[in-house]
Amino acid sequence: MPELPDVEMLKRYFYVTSLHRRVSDVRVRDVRILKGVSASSLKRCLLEKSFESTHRHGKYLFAKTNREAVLVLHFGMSGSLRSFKDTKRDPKYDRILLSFEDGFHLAILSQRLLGGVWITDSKDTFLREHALGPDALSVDQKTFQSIITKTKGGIKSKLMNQKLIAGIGNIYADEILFQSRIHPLAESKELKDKDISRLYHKMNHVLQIAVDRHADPAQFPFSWIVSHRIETDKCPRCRGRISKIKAASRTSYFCSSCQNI
DNA sequence: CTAGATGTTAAGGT
DNA sequence: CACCTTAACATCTA
Repeated sequence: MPELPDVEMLKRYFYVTSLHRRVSDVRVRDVRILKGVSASSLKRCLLEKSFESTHRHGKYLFAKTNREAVLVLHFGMSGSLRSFKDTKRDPKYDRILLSFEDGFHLAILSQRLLGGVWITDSKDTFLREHALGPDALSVDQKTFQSIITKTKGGIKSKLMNQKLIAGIGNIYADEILFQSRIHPLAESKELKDKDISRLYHKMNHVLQIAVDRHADPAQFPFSWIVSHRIETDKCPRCRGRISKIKAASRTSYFCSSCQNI
């Protein structure tokens, strides 16, 4: 689930459930989710503090405390957040449980343990250390253009490379390319300015619509290819057969007659 | 039982 | 050096 639009939803969820209230308990239920921070250090940074702001960059969620520490969350392929009041209802795959003085709890869930939890002094330091590119919804067109044309390689792997542009994963990369009518393996250096311009606008369009529709695929337009990620399905545009290939060792769905650039 | 699944990263190959 | 693919992580589902 968690690509940029999903993490944007999680940011809002964190905001409404967990801001401006004192953390009364921190339980680490599985230390494997912690990256570069010990359970005791995490507790020291969060206990008796409160979160005062949230921020998203790409697929990372940052929650700043009223002290130095910033909590950083990455959800991998199967992570989420769940707020609840009755601890008997503690959900499965709860790896970290934060309790607040208002009696509510926030569980950091991760079924497959692929994401991670960090503590950093500052978001910008963290972004630098992890060499993340600009956020896909904030990057300006000029920067995007130069990122795409500067290095060679297939366009899809480039869109998904978090060090170039942060936030796009396998699903949204397919959608953006479908709407831009560009083949996932197209050599990005070969793309014309007008193709990259279209790609830029479609990237913004797809991500923005996805956020507006609460990152819920059930609410996405039928004309999107996400709803047709099955080999036997038909292209919503030309009614031709959907193709399936491997690109960057991930499954790509696309329409070979519509995406021929 | 096997393969694949929305992510990232290290390692090896071309 | 630049780019590509694969394996690994842990777990569930088709």
